[in-house]
Amino acid sequence: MVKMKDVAELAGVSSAAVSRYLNGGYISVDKAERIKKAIELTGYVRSSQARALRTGSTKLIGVIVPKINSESVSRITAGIGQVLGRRGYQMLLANTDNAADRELEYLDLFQNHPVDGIVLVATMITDEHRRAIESCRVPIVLIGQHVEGVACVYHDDYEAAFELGHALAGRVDGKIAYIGVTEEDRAAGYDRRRGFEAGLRAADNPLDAALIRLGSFTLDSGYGAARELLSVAPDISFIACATDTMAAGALRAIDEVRGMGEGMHRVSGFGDNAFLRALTGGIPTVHYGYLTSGVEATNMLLNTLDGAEGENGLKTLKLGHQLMNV
Amino acid sequence: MVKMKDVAELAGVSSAAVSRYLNGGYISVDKAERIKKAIELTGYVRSSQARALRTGSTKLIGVIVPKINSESVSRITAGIGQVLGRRGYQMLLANTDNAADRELEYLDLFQNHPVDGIVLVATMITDEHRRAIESCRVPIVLIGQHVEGVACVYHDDYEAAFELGHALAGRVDGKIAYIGVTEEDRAAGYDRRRGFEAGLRAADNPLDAALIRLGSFTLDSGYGAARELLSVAPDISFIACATDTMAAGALRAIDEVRGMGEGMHRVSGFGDNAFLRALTGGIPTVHYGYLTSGVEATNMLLNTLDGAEGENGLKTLKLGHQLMNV
DNA sequence: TATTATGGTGAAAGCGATTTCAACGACAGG
DNA sequence: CCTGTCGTTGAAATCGCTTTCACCATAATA
Repeated sequence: MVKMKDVAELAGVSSAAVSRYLNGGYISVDKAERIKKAIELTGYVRSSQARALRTGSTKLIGVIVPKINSESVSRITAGIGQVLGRRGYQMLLANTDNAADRELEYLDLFQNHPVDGIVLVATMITDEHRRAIESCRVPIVLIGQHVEGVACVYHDDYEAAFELGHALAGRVDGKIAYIGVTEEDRAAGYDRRRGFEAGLRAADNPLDAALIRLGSFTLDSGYGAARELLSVAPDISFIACATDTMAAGALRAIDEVRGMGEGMHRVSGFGDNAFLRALTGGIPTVHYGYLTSGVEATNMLLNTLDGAEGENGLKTLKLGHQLMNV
Repeated sequence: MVKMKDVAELAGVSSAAVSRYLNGGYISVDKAERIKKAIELTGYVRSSQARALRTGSTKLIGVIVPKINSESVSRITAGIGQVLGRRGYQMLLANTDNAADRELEYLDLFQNHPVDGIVLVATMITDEHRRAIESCRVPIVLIGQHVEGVACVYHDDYEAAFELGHALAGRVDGKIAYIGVTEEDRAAGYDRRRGFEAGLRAADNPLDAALIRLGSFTLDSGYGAARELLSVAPDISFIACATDTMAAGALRAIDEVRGMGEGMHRVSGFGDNAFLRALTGGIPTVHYGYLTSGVEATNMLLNTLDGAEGENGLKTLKLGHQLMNV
């Protein structure tokens, strides 16, 4: 492994000079020239490990996600990766499989480990989370949840759900049911349900509390909840879901019970999943700029790391949404 | 930042002793006890950067993927992450966005950067790739392609496509068309098309070369190719696709042209996408154990890194497949 | 001429771990 | 009593880079 000293010797300078050359310090043109040649000749690349030890910065960003095989998360990480690549960082990915404790575990691991900053794609935020975040040595940005005093990039789930509910109330005649997710997930659980309820109420078509079920983000859980709803209240005419994935499950359930092709006119979701859009011609749903949220969060984080310090500090950013097919 | 020396002083031993304690070397029980206390008291964690510099190992595995927001890749990375987590490694993710040159770029970056090994989820393998892989300093495992002399975990795309083609030939009456992908992708492009053709031929229903189109893995490209096929040859009765994603696009095209609900009986794909399965009740497709391939590849890689060296060397592993809904 | 700047330079001191190595006390065997 | 093991131990040398710091020319200023 060719090291800096070798390059220095070949170029007839000190390693300090080589280091300066690499980092843009004082160096005369002729020495710069010789160093450049020597580097090409030897194929030298600097050891990021030694550099990290010395400078305390690894150019690594930890990204914690709840589940890697979901379209929304994929799009977010795509956005994150895009910015990281452009700005000379790399992504250390940690997948928690929806286990809150593994989230904390990684938060802990990353702190004492080699990352310069953290992006947390959050589902539930407990007090323990809040504590872990506050005591975090490195800057951290949340995606998907709004937490006071923490840098976040998020969507206005309440407002979006309100609009969706309001629009659907006018369009659907008959009973509307709702399949949500755990309220521990403030954004997708609490805000969406509350917003949806408020939207329906505002249109004088309040949601019957008996027609609310809880899923667990998966397609199968949406299917199960919908089957149950349909058997309990066969006269339901619409099932709104907190995620497109669960909506796909509900759709299948309706198809099974009411006949193929019925489902796609009787469900709504959140997230504007591409498959669902193509296969159904588009159910009512909310489009979020997931890629954008990854991009924005990462830029925010990197700005505080590289940047003019206080200039582009960590802050809170609410992104817009778009109702689809209503 | 509390360092090893601090712990050592507090425990009244040398830092060498602390290091040995941490790494399981010679240490007397009473000193071990004191060190343990001191570590708890100070909340010491060792600097992975210093450790990496000294030992030359970072416990990081580079994972290169063509596109992060695709179900197959998600499942593969889920499998990789699972094993890495269990065995004390972390995943450095690099997304190439289907650009072969960025693949090479990352291969290069990772070599001189801080990874102990590489998993490459491969699409096309050019000569340049082969060269880069050979000259790679760290062990590397390929997923998804079979390359001579390189450790790979892959599926038998030819055989799977053959079986699918053979089964469909018996089931479908009328013209069958095919939407493939670039043959630079040996597995998904060349092998699947060849296998499918051979399967049809074996059932005495050869594929008309005029009814073959090329997509680019995306839903939209599948849609476009199918629209074109349908307008050129309106009497087509079935469109087989090289991926489920493109099949979803083709399905939509058929629905548009022939009426809603027609598509799902007239397309096949590869990959057994969960959404597609749920929303259509299941089109003919091939199920691959993507998660398993991630698991197997990673175990293979880590075995050569940690392991009894030659014992569990890098090798080639062909995984099985399963025809669905035929 | 005497004095500052100014642009460059290399020796050397870390960064925080791991690992070699010589040495030590205790104890067994000859 | 001498010698050889055995289990432990800490001092010190690295790992490869960055970054002070003291210093040296040479050019500019007084």
